[in-house]
Amino acid sequence: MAAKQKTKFAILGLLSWKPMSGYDIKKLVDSALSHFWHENYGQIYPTLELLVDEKLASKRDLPSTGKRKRFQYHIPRRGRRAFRDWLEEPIETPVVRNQLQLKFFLSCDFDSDFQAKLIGDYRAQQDAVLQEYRASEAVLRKALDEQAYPGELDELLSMTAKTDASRARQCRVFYLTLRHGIRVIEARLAWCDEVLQCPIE
Amino acid sequence: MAAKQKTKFAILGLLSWKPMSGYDIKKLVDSALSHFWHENYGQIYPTLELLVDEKLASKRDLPSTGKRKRFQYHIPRRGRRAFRDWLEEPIETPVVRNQLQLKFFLSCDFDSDFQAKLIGDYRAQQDAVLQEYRASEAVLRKALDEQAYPGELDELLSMTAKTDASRARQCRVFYLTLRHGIRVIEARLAWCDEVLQCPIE
DNA sequence: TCAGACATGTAAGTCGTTACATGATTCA
DNA sequence: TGAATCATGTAACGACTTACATGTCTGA
Repeated sequence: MAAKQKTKFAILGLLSWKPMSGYDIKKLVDSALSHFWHENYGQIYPTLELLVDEKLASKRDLPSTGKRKRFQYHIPRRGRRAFRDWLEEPIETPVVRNQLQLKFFLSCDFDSDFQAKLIGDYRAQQDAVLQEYRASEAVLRKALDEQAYPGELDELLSMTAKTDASRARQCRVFYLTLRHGIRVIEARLAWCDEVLQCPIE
Repeated sequence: MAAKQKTKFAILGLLSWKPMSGYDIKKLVDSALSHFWHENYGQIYPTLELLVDEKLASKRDLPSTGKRKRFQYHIPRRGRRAFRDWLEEPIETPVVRNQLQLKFFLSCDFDSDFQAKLIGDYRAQQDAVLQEYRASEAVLRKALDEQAYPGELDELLSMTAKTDASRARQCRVFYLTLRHGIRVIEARLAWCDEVLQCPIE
């Protein structure tokens, strides 16, 4: 039993911050969690129904002008408790499947140009991601130092933060998860350089 | 079409080194690729059948003393070409789902002790893995420097390497994939320290 | 008026894990 | 003789992706 249900608890956790619609959840994950998480509608909507069935969330109609229904999901104490319990469970060690490493490993009997290109392409792609992360990092660093959240960032934080204090805390974790992404990418880049500098003799 | 079929090409690649049985494949993946790859029997045996159906591999009986059948899979030119084609395809960017980051992110409104424990536990667990990796690294480093492959390592390499030259190359990629694992774990540990050193003010 | 964002959902299919079932061989 | 390892498979389930279907609202 239990096993996965990653989506279930990810959604529950987001709802514990603020009531949201399925669409909100998707938007939030894509904009703020994309460097370490993702969800798609095919999971989100059925999972929301599941949460309602299990009485871990409640569905409320939002007033809508037209005929199109809009819903918002709230999380009652029961759901909050379930979320807390999940948080305290030990994290399962993720099953790794690194395609680059696999290709690198399997191509060792090929000409060394092949491996060099493989690593070179990967390096370039990772470096591009790093530039993006660094840009976000700078914005967040500044916001944390000055305790002011300009434009886009404020919009993002207002999706989840209820109070000023939680806004500051969320900004901090947001920054720190980005730091994690940056460190891991830097490690990958350093590895690429190590490989490229010591080719097959 | 195409899409995934990770298992298919992983197996094809291993077979391109040396003919193997399903059991051999499992053993090899578990012992040498486990820091970046995994497979289970439920995937391996059906995938081997699939490869045979597609004429990318051929199944041969191994002489067995009893009634229990044993098989070995060989890879013909057609399979080798398919593998090469796959190697040259651009690598798909993996979909990340990092449970630790998720929990860390979602728990930001909890007391800071909770986050400290979360990160502390994770750090300890990652550190334990690092120690293992470092031990293997030392063995491989020595083998590479001295071009001698003692005991266990020789056994491992003999599963896949046909010639002395390929043995050396495989030892090198083996070492380098481990280096990757080590660098990534070190990045994670450094991140943990960063988080633990700058708690919520 | 038309593109793009808002908004909710379903169906089909693939991928992957887990548990089970079976039996042989080897070695202490 | 019994445990561990060798060895091959299947069935059921669960997780996840992709594509589709449908319709609204807002602003240029």
